[in-house]
Amino acid sequence: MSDAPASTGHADPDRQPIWSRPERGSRGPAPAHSRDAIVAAAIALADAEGLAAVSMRAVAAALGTGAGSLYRYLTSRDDLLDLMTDRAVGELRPYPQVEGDWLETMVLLGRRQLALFGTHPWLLDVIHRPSGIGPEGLAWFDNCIRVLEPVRCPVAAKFEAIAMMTGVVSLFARRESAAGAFSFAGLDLAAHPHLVAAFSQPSGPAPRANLVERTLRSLLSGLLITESTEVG
Amino acid sequence: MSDAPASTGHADPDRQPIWSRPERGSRGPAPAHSRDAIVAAAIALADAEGLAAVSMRAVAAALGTGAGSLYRYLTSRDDLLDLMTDRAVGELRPYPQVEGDWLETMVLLGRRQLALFGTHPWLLDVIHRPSGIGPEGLAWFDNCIRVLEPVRCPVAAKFEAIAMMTGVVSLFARRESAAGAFSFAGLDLAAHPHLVAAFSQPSGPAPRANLVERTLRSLLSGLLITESTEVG
DNA sequence: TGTAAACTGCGAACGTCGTTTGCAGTTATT
DNA sequence: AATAACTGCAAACGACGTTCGCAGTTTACA
Repeated sequence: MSDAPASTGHADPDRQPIWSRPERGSRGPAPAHSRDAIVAAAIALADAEGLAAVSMRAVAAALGTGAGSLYRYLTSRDDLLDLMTDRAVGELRPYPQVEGDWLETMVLLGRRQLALFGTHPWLLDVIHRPSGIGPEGLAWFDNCIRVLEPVRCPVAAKFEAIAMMTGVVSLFARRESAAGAFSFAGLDLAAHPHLVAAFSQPSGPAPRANLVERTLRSLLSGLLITESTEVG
Repeated sequence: MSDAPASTGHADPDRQPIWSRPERGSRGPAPAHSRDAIVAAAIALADAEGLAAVSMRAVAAALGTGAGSLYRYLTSRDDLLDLMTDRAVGELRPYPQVEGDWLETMVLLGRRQLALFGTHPWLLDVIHRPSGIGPEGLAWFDNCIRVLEPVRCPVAAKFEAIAMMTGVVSLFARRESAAGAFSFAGLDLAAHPHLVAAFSQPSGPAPRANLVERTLRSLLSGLLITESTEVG
């Protein structure tokens, strides 16, 4: 035992973000696992049983080890969630070539995002945490900025528009995964005349497709085009 | 002890929603607390220290009792969250009178929602759970349908539009409460030329106000007006 | 080559959480 | 008076994220 050990081998409060931390040092035996294997196991669990099933114990069990062992590779569960998110965002590659209108390209990117939320529904529970962006997220962001290059407006507006696009896509994704979940059980529906009147009205045509596209188009053009004409 | 007790006094798996459950039975001593007092204490805690601070133990301590005692009034923490949400939604009253354009009234309702998210930021963490709507939520919904009465489109489209409005407002609210939180720490920014080019560009005018209003206007008119002309 | 430092895995524990349980006491019904 | 339905509460349960200590392994350097 040493009097003043430089490191206990465990987490200290202020560490660099995981993106710049090396996977392992230069000494000691080869690790039995890898960040990638852990993240893959966690994503498989989340895809199959939801984010709540991604406990340190469950992920560790999927790799045949104990929960505490994972902390040789990660500093916290949040780290794991960040890694999962960035890896999923990486599935947005390859980015489509820019051809024709930038708006159409952005809408295409939005549809890609929507599809990603479909294959990894747990992303909806994870993206709202305040957390540093990862390298794949940064690359996606860079790509969006590239697509928006011909648009003449402040950078801040482009940032806002990209964030809002992601947000709106997440709203649509949530609607699809929830699928009209909310019920009126136990409530006095009759006390709300406008609601019952609306329900008794002929339902009209079914909600059309391409709603996401149209929404994104009007949102992005509203945020980016009419931008330069008015200054508050 | 009875052989076949009709009720243990505790939660059974399939219960009616809390909205239709009476606060107390007709026998036994008067309860020391009330649903309202519990919900008020929980909201005070959430307003002050965030939703994570709303643990059963903390709420109980604020009322001078133990965690287990709360289960005489609620069946679960989710119940408490539902009650908190509905009570907060009740603060949207009184609803503004409908005067003039329905679109302007809806935008006004959206601004009210945004303000509510400002006074109760924890609502952002709570609204995404799949959960039954409460009486105040139902009343707010009814009011929106009333405002949208002059709009001639299927009811489902109105429902979608209201949900999307709430969602977009929540996105704006989240942006305001997060305040540009995401950092590029530990990432190789230089490897993304479009980003650095965008940053080196003159920043232009600051993002204007009334962005929420303009977004809501284009969103709602896009979802409700151009609706009837095209059917997918 | 020997030794110390830096690493490895792992089992056991800590504190917190939501929730359940058992029990003693209180009130309304019959 | 007796019974059934309620009340509050302390203690416990199981699961969670995380920490700790220890024994063993590999590398760097004298």
